Amino acid sequence: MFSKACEYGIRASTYIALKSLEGTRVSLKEIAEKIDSPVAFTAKVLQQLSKNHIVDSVKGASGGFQITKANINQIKLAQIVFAIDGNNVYEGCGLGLKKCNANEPCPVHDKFVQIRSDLKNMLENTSLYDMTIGLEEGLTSLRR
Amino acid sequence: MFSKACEYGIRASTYIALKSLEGTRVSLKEIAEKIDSPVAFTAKVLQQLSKNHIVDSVKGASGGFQITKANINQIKLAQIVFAIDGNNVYEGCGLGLKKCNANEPCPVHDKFVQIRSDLKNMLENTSLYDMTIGLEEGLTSLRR
DNA sequence: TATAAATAGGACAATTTTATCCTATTTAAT
DNA sequence: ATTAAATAGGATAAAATTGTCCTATTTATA
Ligand code: FES
Ligand code: FES
Repeated sequence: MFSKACEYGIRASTYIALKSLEGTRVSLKEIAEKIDSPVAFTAKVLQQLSKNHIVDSVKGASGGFQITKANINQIKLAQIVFAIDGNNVYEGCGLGLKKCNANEPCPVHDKFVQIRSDLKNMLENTSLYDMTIGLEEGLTSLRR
Repeated sequence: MFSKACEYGIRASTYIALKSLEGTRVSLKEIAEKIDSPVAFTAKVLQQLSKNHIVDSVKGASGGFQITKANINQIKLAQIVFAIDGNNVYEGCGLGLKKCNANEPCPVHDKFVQIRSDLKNMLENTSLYDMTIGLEEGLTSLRR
């Protein structure tokens, strides 16, 4: 469904959001531990998210990653997925035709656009804040 | 969503089904042309589908690929996807956790299983025959 | 029986994705 | 000022996926 980079990106952003709500900035090392991801690879993903203004990075000692409260509420999963995997999830043909096109549809087009659209809606309606709900209480998990 | 191999597999099977309904067996070369896929790579995919008894292959001159009428009606997309991409589509966690598990769910679990299940249902309810409807009349397409 | 057409399959190559390593830069704190 | 902790980013490596090439085998037909 999503690339590894994207999966790490969502999990990392969610963890950063959780800690930002508690008022603390988190280091790459801590993030990678908490989401069980390869450190250096996660760094690349976070660079990309930082360039896309999804997370804020602070360099130097006591630096780290954080997300403003406004952004925790406003940023949706759809933006993270788009920043990392591009728009293929939203616009690609289920059978890999070069363009998904209702005028010359592949045999699964009608059924596929329905599912793709449900996925899109889900991603567009799930904020980082939504993602953090239940994490603190251990009702949901970002690793294992 | 699906691997290239899987996309080619679905398109190839659909084309074979179409021609089998017309009573003719088709060669690898023709298949690759009609679904716009790399010939040798498609051969590998078809080998796999043949081993999984999704398509029948006939060696030798005037050989080729075909699917019995019974199978055209009975084989569902779900079986093709499973034969090539395995069960990750059906059971994998949307955020890449090692196991999707309702007891220790990731933050998108509830929403994701719904979409995954819709996709699964769609694949389980779409037969190769369904895929061929509209192809002959050009209402649907397997290439471009 | 010889030939040609077709799939099977092994070996390899190219590309993309995933992952690691090292150095540069920034910044707080000593 | 120095040091230590942190991100940025370039270079590289490893692994997985995608794609190609060549030979073996099978089989209909001339
Ligand atoms: S053309 Fe294939 S999903 Fe739209
Ligand atoms: S645990 Fe992530 S989708 Fe089920």
